[in-house]
Amino acid sequence: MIRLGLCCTFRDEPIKFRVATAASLGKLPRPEALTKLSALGMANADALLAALRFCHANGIGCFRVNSQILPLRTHPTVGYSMDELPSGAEVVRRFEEAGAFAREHGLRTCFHPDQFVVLNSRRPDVVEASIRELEYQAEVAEWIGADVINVHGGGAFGDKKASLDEFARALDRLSPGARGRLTVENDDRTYAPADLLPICHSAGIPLVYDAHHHRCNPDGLTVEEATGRAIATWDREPLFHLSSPIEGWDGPRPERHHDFIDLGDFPDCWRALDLTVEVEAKAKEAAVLRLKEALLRR
DNA sequence: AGCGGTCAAGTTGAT
DNA sequence: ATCAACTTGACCGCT
Repeated sequence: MIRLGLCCTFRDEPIKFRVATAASLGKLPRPEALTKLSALGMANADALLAALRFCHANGIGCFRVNSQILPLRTHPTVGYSMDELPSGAEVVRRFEEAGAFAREHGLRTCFHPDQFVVLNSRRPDVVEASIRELEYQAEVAEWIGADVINVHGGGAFGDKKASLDEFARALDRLSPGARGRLTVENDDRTYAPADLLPICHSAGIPLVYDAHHHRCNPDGLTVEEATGRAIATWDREPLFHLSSPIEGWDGPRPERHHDFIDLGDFPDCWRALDLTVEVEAKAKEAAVLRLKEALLRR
């Protein structure tokens, strides 16, 4: 069975996640900033439950949680811990409630930290900030039962092998909760599946195989080969990514995402697998539902 | 109330 | 040297 995943936001459904800017919060006295952040976290926990309800009602089996679900949580100046929030305990309780709903209905949840998370950066402060961010997402993942926190390989810095060794070293600095959820995804410029598979095996982290990125950044492996090798890195249901190019594969920027998925981009060899496929398409839930229909009609 | 400029963060490669 | 790409739309502060 293919389980389709929705990424973070909705196009038509009126479910919104709130954010705030560091600049505006920084101007407020600390207690007022914390009150605002508390209210945003509360609203986002409730929005997450609404998102999961929508997914369940519409046959969408996986939901990716926005990195900003707790806005500015790890920001160097306006960042905060849950104990500092006036309603921190209630915010956590509502996240756990969302997690209970997901568990009850067999929904999978996951995280995909932003490009700023670079575990192999040459700058120690960047690695520090990356680890802080991963620990925060792991904390929320624990509340809601998410099993994947998916990152890219980071920079190459002129030497992919050395940079992947650096990546592996940073893994050792993660808590068990973050380390146990961490996965790595092939990207569209630097690290292809063949680059990552060795570290996936040596470090024991699953490969999130992105078929679109693979086509933008090939490595000699076929889709079938990459699929098989990626699956071998998972000790649970594998999770892959899919998107279609905005103006076709011959367009000027094939790495950009289209609003919807072209069924021709859905690998035939995925059809019969037990697999989560996250749909990276700008039309969001509309794209997931359209793909679901297309797969049923085949 | 409506509008436009601005948002925490890194790295790469196209122009 | 700058800029867009990586889920981008929401928020803020001005009129």
